[in-house]
Amino acid sequence: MARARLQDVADRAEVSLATASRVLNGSARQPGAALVERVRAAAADLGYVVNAQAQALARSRTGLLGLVVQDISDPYFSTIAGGAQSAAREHGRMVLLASTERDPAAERDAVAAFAAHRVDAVVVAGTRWSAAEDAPVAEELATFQASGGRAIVVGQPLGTATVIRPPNAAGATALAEALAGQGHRRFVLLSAPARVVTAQERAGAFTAAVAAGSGEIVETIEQQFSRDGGYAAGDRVAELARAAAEAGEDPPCVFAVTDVMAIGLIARLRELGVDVPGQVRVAGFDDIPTLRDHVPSVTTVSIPLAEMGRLAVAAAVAEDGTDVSAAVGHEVVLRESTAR
Amino acid sequence: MARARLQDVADRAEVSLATASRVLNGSARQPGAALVERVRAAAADLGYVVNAQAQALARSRTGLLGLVVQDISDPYFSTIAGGAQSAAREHGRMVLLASTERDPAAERDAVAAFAAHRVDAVVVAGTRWSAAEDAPVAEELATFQASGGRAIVVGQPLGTATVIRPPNAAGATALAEALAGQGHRRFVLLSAPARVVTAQERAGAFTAAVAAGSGEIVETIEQQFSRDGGYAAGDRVAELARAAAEAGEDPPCVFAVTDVMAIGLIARLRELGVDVPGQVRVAGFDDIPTLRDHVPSVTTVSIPLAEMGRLAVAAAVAEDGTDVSAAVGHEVVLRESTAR
DNA sequence: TAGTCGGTGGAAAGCGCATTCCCATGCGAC
DNA sequence: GTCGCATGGGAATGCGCTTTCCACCGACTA
Repeated sequence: MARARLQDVADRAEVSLATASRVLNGSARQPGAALVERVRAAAADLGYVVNAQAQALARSRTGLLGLVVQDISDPYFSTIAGGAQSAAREHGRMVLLASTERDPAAERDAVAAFAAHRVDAVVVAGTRWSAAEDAPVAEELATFQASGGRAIVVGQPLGTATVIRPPNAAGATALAEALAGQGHRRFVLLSAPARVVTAQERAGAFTAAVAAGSGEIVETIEQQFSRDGGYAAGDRVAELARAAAEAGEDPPCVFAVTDVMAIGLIARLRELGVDVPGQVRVAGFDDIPTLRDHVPSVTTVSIPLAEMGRLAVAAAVAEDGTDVSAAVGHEVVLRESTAR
Repeated sequence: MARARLQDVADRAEVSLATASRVLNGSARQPGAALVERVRAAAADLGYVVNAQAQALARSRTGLLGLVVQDISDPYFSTIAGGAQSAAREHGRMVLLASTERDPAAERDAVAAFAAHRVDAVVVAGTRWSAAEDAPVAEELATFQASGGRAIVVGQPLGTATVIRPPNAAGATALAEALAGQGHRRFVLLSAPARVVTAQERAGAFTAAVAAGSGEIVETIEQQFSRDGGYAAGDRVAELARAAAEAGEDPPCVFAVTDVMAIGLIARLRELGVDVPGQVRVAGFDDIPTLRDHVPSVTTVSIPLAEMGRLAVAAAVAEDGTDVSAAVGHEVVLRESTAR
């Protein structure tokens, strides 16, 4: 059965194409009640389904939103996507999704594909990389904007895109202060490669705040920005713990720049028989849902991921001129893993 | 800057629209090398980006895939989505995403919206509900299929859609056998409301296998299909554990029909001071990543979620006639939570 | 009663591209 | 030297819809 076209509906209702269009698709001009009724009935009889592609072509806007995330199966991004999705639904928009597996080149391709599909706006979520790696996406995004598209970034600035900024610096600072308030003085920084900007922001702010609070970063460990990276750091952290114990010092407090690293680290420490928080304290960042039921429960900085997704969509659909560079909050959540 | 159209490219290359089209979009008929070169150059100069909407209209196929999941922020679905996304990328397809917040009516709307966007195929992932609740989606899907669309379901059958079936029955049976093999005899079934078909399939097969193995289901608890549902069951399970201890019986073994319920249950038991696996044993289903680092680690049935997403997309893009009702495997993973 | 104006319905011109014909050209075969 | 055929390029049509522009009609004012 071929799909009914608007023309078929118009024929059946014995009106013109124009009238049928006005009735069926939120036009400002509504025909008389009798016609409206006839058209509605005809559409229902025929099981008419509007062709969004044709509509898009005629209107030259699609109502589509492009969302590119670095890994949709990662809770960080799926939570953002959830918020974005729900906001999009409220605004009556559909979202095109791309997951790049953390490959900057794939980010570029995704933006290009979205541009081809004439999305009204694209949201790029995830940490930025080095300037060199970011260049291709930035350029693609600039082209997209130049031809009338709107660009939003959830993370760090990229070209002239609107930015929804995770409170990395503020959160890390607050965490450092909270930990200092608990009496921690000797910290280990578990960070990620320099190209991961998010990790650098958190590590940098944490370091500064520790110094300001007369604490000390006794060592910095660099590992992959993942659970396995945290796991890999376990042996070194265990050594540090032992050294501290022998020197009669307080157990060190590790700040892992993301929760998953903290979890991997704790897993390894458990295998090594190092108690958390008895012999080492651990704090993370993000407050992924898992943390709540983790044993020991893990101190972290909670950031409103879903809300950030919503904000991004709000910025994407905003009327021109409305700049929605909203500030997003954070909250330090002290749990067992840093208890003294 | 207005976007360049194919016509602009043709003008600049001094060829006809037809020739430009043939060069730029994989047509079977390729013009002579000289023209190809000229057109390519012109396109590059103008920064030409094909308009996928117009292409879709002219070709009357979009190359779009619709994916509807019940909650994109749930690891179960985001893992499926990850697999689907990666497969779609390999096949050069874009995916339109909808997350329904577990509302059957929203599932219907999502399918309708996808139909309007003329997606080539739609994949509906997630448990089916009661026949009455499923009816609207089923009908919408049937309409979609009648007009040439392809429908794939990840879960249980829905109309005549191709089905990718999670091995709920086989997995639950295997789990029951494995637990019996460990010597467990007295089971508590922690299930969900009858409308959640996935829960019923797992509970039913588990019950049958327990009976076949001369074990016994001493009690069935019905709660929400979520972490909080598991949490809510904690008090009753604690009572059962105490009763068993007083009667000098083996600690009961709880089968929670999904991992998140198992985790919620264990959280509540911990609060109540009931040891797992000392006083109660707990097993789940799905093998969400979290389980690995949970304390105690949780016995479960591992199913290849990402693979299921890939299969769904494979079925969606398959040439007509190729029926890809692939069987998906499962693996029982015995961990600490059921140790004797 | 004539003149105007707001409102209503329809005709038609695109939106950007794929694709079907159709024509011109050049080559080999007879 | 002519005919036939293959090949390459272009004109034109249509995909399904929106929207401007026009014509028309009835009501209201002077």
